[in-house]
Amino acid sequence: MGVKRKRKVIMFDVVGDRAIPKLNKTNCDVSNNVNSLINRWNGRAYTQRFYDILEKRKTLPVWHQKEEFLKALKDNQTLILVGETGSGKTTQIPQFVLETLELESRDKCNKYMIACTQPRRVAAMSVARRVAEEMDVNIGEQVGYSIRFEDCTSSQTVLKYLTDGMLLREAMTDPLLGRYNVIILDEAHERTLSTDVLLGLLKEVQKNRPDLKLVVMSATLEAEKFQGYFCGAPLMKVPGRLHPVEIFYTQKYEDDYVEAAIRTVIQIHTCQPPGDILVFLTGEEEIEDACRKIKKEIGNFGDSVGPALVVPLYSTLPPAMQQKIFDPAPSRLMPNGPAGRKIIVSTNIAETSLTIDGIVYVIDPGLAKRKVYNPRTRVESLIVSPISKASANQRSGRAGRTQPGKCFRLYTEKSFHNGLQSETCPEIQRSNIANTVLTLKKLGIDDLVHFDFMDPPAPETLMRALELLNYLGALDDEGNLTRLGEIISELPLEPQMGKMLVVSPELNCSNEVLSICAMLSVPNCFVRPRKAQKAADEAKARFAHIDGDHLTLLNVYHDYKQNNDDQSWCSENFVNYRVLKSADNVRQQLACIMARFNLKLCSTDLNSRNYYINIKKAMLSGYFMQVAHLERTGNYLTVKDNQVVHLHPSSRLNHKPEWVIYNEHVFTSKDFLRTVTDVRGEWLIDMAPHYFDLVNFPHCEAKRVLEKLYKKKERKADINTKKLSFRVTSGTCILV
DNA sequence: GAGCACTGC
Repeated sequence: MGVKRKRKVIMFDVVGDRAIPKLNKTNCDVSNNVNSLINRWNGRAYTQRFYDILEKRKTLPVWHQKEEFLKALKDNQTLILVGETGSGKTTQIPQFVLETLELESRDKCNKYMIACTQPRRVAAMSVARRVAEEMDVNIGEQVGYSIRFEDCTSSQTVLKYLTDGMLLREAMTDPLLGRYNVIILDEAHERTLSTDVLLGLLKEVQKNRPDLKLVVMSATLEAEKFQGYFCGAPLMKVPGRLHPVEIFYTQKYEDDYVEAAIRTVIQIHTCQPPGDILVFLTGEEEIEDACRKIKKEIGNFGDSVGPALVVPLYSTLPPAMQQKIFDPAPSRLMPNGPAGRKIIVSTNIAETSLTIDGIVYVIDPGLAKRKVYNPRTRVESLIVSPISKASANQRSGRAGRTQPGKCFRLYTEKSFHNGLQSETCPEIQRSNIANTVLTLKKLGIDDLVHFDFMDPPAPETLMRALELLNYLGALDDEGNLTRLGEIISELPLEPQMGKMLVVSPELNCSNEVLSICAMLSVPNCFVRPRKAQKAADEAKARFAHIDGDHLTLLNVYHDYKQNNDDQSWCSENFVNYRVLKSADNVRQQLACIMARFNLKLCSTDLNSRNYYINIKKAMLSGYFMQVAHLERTGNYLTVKDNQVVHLHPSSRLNHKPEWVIYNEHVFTSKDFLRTVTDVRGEWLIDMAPHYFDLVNFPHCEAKRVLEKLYKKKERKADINTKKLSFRVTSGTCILV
């Protein structure tokens, strides 16, 4: 038999890749006959592993509804599928679809492709790997994935997992997404900005492409809302495979939720059977604090309780520390002593992004930090706020992955039913959407006011976005995309930053501005370990540029490159190596896009007094709407909307210049400007006279200063014209 | 003299 297999392989190899799908029609369909020996995708004999996995796949809940699903897909253009955790939808549904497409196209030899979107890169990558394994093919061949910085697909790829943002990018060059026959939007209930834009876009595209099938997959009952949105598309429910989780509520409202959470941890650890604990808190400081207290309290019990491994978990934790959540619980201290337990104290990251097996107890105070955008003040803030019922259920589900579990909700049952929203407010209603608007314009959506969003953004947010894009020159007064806007829309940057990058070659500083853009696109690169805060601050001071934080970032990048991207140089200087490496990645990607638009890379002579002036002018060309003025009172006021703001203490800019531009205005304990640079008033009216036009300008010191600057500029212009006319009339100078 | 929920292009 082994010999026979080999022969077949040889035969297919000679024929070549292209012909394989056609030749394979001689093989039996895997789903109908598991005994077929040859993999139709690559003509190779199936490995034993394939059969082993196949047996497991068949036990997934979604397999029982395979025929039902395929029939519904055949009869409808759009299908909604609700499948809870463990249903197998993400790995199996795309394979079911693939099987039908392959059957349909066997004789016609058509090319076809399926896309399956994921909100996160890691998921796109790991699910693609898993499915390639299940299909017994090499990753990147028939099954691949596409995420930023990494395209793992080939001409043979028929099933592609990709991030939702990546599919949006593809739509920018291929508005009808012509290469796909079926698009599957997974985790649609998370309602990320990109998913919401895709929902609206695909609904639109389907009108022009009746052949394009869409499967919207969701884990919650919000699916019924999707059903309404897609005009009654059929809804299929697939059961999940979780163990039952018992829910407990508190009798009364707990006002100190951290204290209540710690108390609950101790109670579980001292009184409940073995099993790990997952606690949800809101932020880094709170989590570190709680971990210390839990360790201390458990320590007080001595040997009467089991040993505990207490680990924090949040996104900015270094990966090596994050790995600790997968360490096994400590073993008993004595043969008959109490069992050890792992206690994980985490942010929302454990709600969706990371799954940890072995959790039996979940403690949920019902809160999370969430981003909120106020279009009136244009400020994004992080606010601790109640989670939704959907989130609460997701959290409790984390207790039932490996065995029946318990979830302790630190709020009353009444407040769960009456106080919590059923679903989390979609991101599009909580964010600045300038970038989204630009993307939609590029996708050919002209009328945004009437665009069919599932949940439209607030009108004022839309207005703010259009206003910003118009001031930047990305949209004309009719709201049409300009050539500049087109270029900016292709850059994976916020529009202000895109503008400063596009303008930078004209100011002869695109190399430097490109580096600054890259540094602003990655997380904070400065490391400040609790045990070496002073040394870290001193290291940071060595990079400091007197004119501000943007130029400090440029210094860091330059030093990093001058030291040959050296990892030990990074740790000696308290900068994060991974972050700088990814800045380098971003820089390369941006440079490629610039080359496509013939934007040249150039620098002003480092010794020229214009070296930094040009860079700052380029920054102003994009960020002229983010300027603050120092009043005589000693406070900074944002220009035009006159909000009192403070320079963030992390800023190295300590001489309080009269005018500053800032990258971010955030509200935390105060109104802070983060990443700030010194600029000159004259440049404001030079770089953005249309914005600083003084008509409709609110009365404030900034206005009076600008008035003086305008007058000075006029006088200068007068003198120049006089000089000019004198010269011309005297004939000493000929204007050519 | 303060902080950084989480993603994504």
